[in-house]
Amino acid sequence: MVRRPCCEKEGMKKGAWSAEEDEILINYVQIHGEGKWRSVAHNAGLKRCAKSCRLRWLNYLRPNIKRGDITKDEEELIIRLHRLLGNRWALIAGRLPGRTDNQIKNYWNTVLAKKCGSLSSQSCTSKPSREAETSHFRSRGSMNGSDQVDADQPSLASMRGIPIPPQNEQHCLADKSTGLMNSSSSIGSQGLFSSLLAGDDRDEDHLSFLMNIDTDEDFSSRLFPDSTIVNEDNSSDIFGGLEKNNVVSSSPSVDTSHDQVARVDTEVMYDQQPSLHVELKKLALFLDLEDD
DNA sequence: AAGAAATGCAACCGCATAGTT
DNA sequence: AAACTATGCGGTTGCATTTCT
Repeated sequence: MVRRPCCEKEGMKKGAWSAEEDEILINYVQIHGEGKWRSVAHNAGLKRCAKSCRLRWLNYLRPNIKRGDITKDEEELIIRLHRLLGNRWALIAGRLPGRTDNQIKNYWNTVLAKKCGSLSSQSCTSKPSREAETSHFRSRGSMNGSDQVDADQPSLASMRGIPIPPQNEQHCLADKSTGLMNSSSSIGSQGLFSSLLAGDDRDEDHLSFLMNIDTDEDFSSRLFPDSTIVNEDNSSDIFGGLEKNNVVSSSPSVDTSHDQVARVDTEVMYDQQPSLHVELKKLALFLDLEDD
């Protein structure tokens, strides 16, 4: 298959976006909704490629983007999720409402990589190759093909760092997790832990387990039994629908009216920092169980 | 005060893959 | 089934800003 360039280079503007361009893009998306980025670029009269428009929207212009410093809770969560997921920034971002994958990726590459390097014997260094990976991140511009080997295999390479319980403790672990491993989720305790233990391609099962948190109502209600937040579609997730607009679940065909409702919800939720705090704590707690 | 070095972050690039024709 | 398109993702780069000497 011959690959065409992602966007026509001629006449396309590159570099920082101006306020005018931002305004045009915001107005267009507000009227027509997200998605169809090629037509956005074309119809809105922006001299930007579709990718550029999408990126600008997702990483900067979306109304529910949370700017400002990463909180302690968020930081802890990022570290834990990174241990579980590796460099799956979009997945990690999906668990941090209002944060973009780019934000988290940047934060990791700058702040956390450094921290983890200095705390070599602590939590974030369960990964044997952490030091090497950290220095890899820090060595800007020195990247070459061979350096990239580990970074190119996030799922397998990083999964190797997951603390793995001894075989005979598996069932205890499942029990400790408030029975959640016995949930009706398609991935039961056996599947999850065997995939963790195997360290082979079945890692994907383990990842889908995490992804299923979003959609498996039964699972999440077990995980957070006292959570009262329920999505419009009646399925609760960890952040109670905060991610309606977020990376993981975003869909080009999302109904814009729903979108706006979700946006309002989101803005309200962000004002309720305590409840967000509680949810973050809950997820951290869950991750603690996994650590044990 | 000025130049160098380090840092932070927005944006770009290429690849993968789901969806469509 | 194959070809093609659109979108999403992770890695990388460029540049503005900040800190250090």
